[in-house]
Amino acid sequence: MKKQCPVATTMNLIDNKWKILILRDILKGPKRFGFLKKSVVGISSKMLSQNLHEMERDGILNRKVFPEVPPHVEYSLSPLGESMRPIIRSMEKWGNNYLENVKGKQQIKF
Amino acid sequence: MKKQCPVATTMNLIDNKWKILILRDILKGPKRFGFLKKSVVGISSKMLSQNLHEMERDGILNRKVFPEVPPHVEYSLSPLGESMRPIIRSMEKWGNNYLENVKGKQQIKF
DNA sequence: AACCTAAGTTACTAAAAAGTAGCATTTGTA
DNA sequence: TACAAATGCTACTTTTTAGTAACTTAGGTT
Repeated sequence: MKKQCPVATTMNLIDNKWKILILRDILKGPKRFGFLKKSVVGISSKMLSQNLHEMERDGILNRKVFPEVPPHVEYSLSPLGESMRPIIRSMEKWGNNYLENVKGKQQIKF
Repeated sequence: MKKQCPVATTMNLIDNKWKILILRDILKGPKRFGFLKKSVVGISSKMLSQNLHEMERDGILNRKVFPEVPPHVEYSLSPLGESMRPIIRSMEKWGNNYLENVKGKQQIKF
């Protein structure tokens, strides 16, 4: 069997924008469904639910259900998820630099 | 206007797997269409062409056409593209660690 | 008795993304 | 004569993804 590309491997686990943004939020601490729904601008319940389940399945997130009514569910990082912090951090740095130094200082619109 | 999220900003420019993998290759040096077609496993001509044009439009890549027959086109990094190196690098590191330490040592399949 | 809450699920539909095949270019070679 | 080379583009179809609306649960509040 041939060796797999590490970059492609990473992309197989965080393969869409929503997962990155969910990760961005949960890296700051455990979060509830409702919080993420508001924080991840534009995501629908369905997409949020779906991505959270996939990330749990892939071992990136932990899901803790509090047996209460109304429901209370908390999502937190697993060690594997925590190990993705440098990836998100590098994106954050790049985005900050872009917003400060590139966007708006060029004529082409973003 | 409200401040934008730097992580979301980054994701708006490299919003799919193909762009990441194209970037991975061109970070090693300028590449031709045909090379990328073989290297980015699974990509179609259409997708490759489309993503290359988007990346050029967004200022990440430079496109240089050599007026020859058969056509010769070379894609290289702009300074903005070059500045994404740490992002790809962090993904590469994470992927390597995952392949070595996680995948295969757990029962759930990948 | 009816409504509210949080966290979803389900079914249905609409939209976006991607696959496929065929075509074009133009010079050189078999 | 006809084919090959490299780099796409176009039109058409299929597949995948995502949006929307309705529904559920069960205890607490008006």
